[in-house]
Amino acid sequence: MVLDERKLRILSAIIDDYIETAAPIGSRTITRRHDIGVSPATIRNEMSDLTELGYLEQPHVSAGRVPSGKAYRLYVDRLMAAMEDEDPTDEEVSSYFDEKALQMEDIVKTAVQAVSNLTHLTAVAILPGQPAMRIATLQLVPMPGDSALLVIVTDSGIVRDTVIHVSRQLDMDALYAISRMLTENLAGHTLRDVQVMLDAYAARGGADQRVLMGVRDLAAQMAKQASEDSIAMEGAHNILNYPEFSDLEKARAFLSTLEIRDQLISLMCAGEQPISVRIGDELGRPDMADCSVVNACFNYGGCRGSLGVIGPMRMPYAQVIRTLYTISRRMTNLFAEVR
Amino acid sequence: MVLDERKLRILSAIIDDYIETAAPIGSRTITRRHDIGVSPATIRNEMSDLTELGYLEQPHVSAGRVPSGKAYRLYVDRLMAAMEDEDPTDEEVSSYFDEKALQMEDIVKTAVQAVSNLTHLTAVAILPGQPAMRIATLQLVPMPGDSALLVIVTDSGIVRDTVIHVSRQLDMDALYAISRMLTENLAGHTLRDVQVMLDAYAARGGADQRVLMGVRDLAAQMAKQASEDSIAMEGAHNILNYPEFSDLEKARAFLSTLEIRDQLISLMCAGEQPISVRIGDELGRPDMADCSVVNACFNYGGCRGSLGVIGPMRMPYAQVIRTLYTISRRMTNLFAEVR
DNA sequence: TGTTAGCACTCAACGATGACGAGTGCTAAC
DNA sequence: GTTAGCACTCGTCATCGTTGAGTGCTAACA
Repeated sequence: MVLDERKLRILSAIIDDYIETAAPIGSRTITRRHDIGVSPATIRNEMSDLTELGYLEQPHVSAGRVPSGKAYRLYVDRLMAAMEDEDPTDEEVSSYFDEKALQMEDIVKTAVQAVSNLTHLTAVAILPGQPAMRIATLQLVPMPGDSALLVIVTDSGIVRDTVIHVSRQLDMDALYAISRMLTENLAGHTLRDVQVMLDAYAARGGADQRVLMGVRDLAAQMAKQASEDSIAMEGAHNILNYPEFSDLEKARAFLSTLEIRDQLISLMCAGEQPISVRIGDELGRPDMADCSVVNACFNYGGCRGSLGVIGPMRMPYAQVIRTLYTISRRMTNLFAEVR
Repeated sequence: MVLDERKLRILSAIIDDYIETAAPIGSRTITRRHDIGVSPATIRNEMSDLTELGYLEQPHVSAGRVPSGKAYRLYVDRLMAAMEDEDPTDEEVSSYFDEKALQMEDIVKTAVQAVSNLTHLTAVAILPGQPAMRIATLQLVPMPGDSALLVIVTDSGIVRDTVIHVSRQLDMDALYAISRMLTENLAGHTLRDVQVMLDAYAARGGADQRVLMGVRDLAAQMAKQASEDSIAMEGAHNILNYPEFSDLEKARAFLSTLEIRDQLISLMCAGEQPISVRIGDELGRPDMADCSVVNACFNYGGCRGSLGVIGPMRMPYAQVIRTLYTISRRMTNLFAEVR
C-alpha cells in the first residue's frame, strides 16, 4: 500500500481540520469541509488505509480519526519543503523590536515575548553558557554612600554590575584611576584567571582590598552565571487554553517540567539546523509524548542560542515555524549590530 | 446572641480544620479532632448560632460548614494580636539571602522567590514609581566595536544601562572625560530635566551628538520606567495546587488577572501598616471575592514597597504573615545597608 | 437552663441504565 | 474503483435510585 496523491490530500485535510478544531475528524466532516470529490464511504476506505499505515489513530472505534506523530512529521516535512521557496515577510514582528540599542538580554526577552504573543504558545530561549568569556572593560561608578557600582563588560558584550563597598574618600576620579589600572591589568583574561590574579594582588597588599574583593566576587559570580545556560521563558500558562491540557493534572505536570531547569534545557536545546521540529515521541521523553517542540537558532557573538516554543502536538506548525524563523533571523541581525 | 468563649473555640477549630482539609466541616468531625468537651449535638447548636451570626456558611444543607470571610477576619485579627508578643525567628529565610551585596532589583526578586517557596502561594512585590528621581552619576564604559555602555546611577541607587553607538576614536579616557563633564552638568537634575538640557546642548552642537542622544534616550526610558510601578512575581501557577482552583476556568481567570498590570497593582498595593490582610470581599473585587491578599511593606530609599501573596481565602494566615513579616523586615535592613 | 440522644429529613456524590448520535466497517450494487 | 446502505460500536448525556454525611428538631435528662 502506498501513499498516493489522494491519500495525501485526505491526510492533509484531516491534519488541518484537527489542528483547528482539536476534535477527531470523521469521513463526512471531510467531504463537507473539503472538496476531495469522492463520497464519505471512499474517504472511509482511504482513512482505513491511512490508519493501517500509521498516519491516523482512532481514540475509539466510533470516533473520528486523529493524526499520529508520524502524520505530523510528514506534514511538517512537506511544509518545510514548501517554505523554502517562500520569502517570509516580517509580519507584525517589527512592532516588538522598535526600541533602539537594546542590550543582549533585553533582545532575548523581547523575542521570547513576541513569540509567545504571536503563537499563543509557551516560548523559551536558551543561551548556552560561555565558560571562557574574557574581560573587556571594568569600571567603577560612584554610588550614593560609601559604595560604588562595579561594571564588568566582557568581550562578547555581556554586561554585569554589582554594588560594592569602597572607602569613603574615593571620588569619581579616584575610582576611574582604579578602573583604568584594573582594566589594563585584567583585560583579555578570562573570568577564572581574574579571580586568581586578584587574589595574588590582594595578598601583596596596597590597593583597596574591598575593591579587589568586590571585583573578584563579581568575576566569580559572572563566571558561574556565564558557564551556565541562561533561560528566558514566556507564556507558560498559555497551555491552559488548549483542550489537550484541560485535564488539570496534565497541565500541572507540564508546568512542573518547565520549572525544572535541566529538563527544560534538555527539551529546548536546538540542533544545528536553522529550524528544528521535534514531534511527540521524537522528543524522547515519555512524559512529553503528546507535545512538540519547534526550535530556531540564532547567533550571538560566536555562539548559537536557541529560540523555540513548546506546546501540544497539535500546533499550527506553519505559523509557528514562520514566526520563529523571522524572529530568530531578526535576533541574529540585532546581535551583529550590537557588536 | 453573643460570641462566647466556647463559640470562639469551635469557630477556631472549624477554621483550622478547613484551612487544612479544604472540605466542609461537620459537627462530628470537630468532636473527633478537637477536645471541646461537648457532644456533636451541642456543637450543632453552636454551629447553627455561628451560621446565624454570619461566621459560617453552608454550601448546602447536608454538608458541613465553611468559614465565611467574616470568620477569617476575626481569626486573623486574633492571630495578629497574639503575634504582637511573639518574637519572630528568621526560620529558613536566611538561606535565600546569603549572597552579598545584591542590587535592589535582585533583593526584591530574591524576596519574592523566597515568599513563594515558603508559602506555596503566588508572591508579588510592587515598587511604586519614583517620578522625581535625580541623576547621581553617569558613566560611559567602552564596549567592543564602536559602541559604549552608558550607565546612569540615580540618587536612590537605581542603576540602568544601555548600549549606544559612539565614534570609533573614543577610547576609555575620552569616554571618561565625557562622563565627567556630563556628570558635572547633569548630576542633581531630574531625569525629565536632563532630557531638556541635553536637547539644548545638542542644538548648540559640539559634543558627540550620538552620545548626547544616547544619554537623552536612556534618561527618557528611565524616567518612563521609574515613574511606573515595577512588579516582581513568582509562583503564579502554585494556585493550580489548590482545590478551590480545580475548576480550570477559575484558574485561568485568576492567572489572567495577574497578567494585567494595572489590576495586579491595584490588588497588591499595600496600606500603611506593616502587615495588611484583606479577605474576600474586602478586596472590593467581585472576581476575587474568594481570594485573600496579605501584604507587608518595606522601606527602600525614602519609599515604601509592598511584598505580598495572593491566594485562596483559605490560606495558612499565621504562616503567611510570619513569613512576610520576616522577609520584609529583612529587605528593609538590606536596603538600609546598600545605601 | 443547658446538654444530649434519637430520628426524620436533605442533598451531593456515585453508579447503573437507556436513548442518542457520530462514526465506522462491511457488503453488494453500480 | 466508487458508492449507498446498513448493522454495529461506543462515548455522551440525562434519568433515576442508592448511599452516606450532615443537619435541625424534639423530647428527655441533669
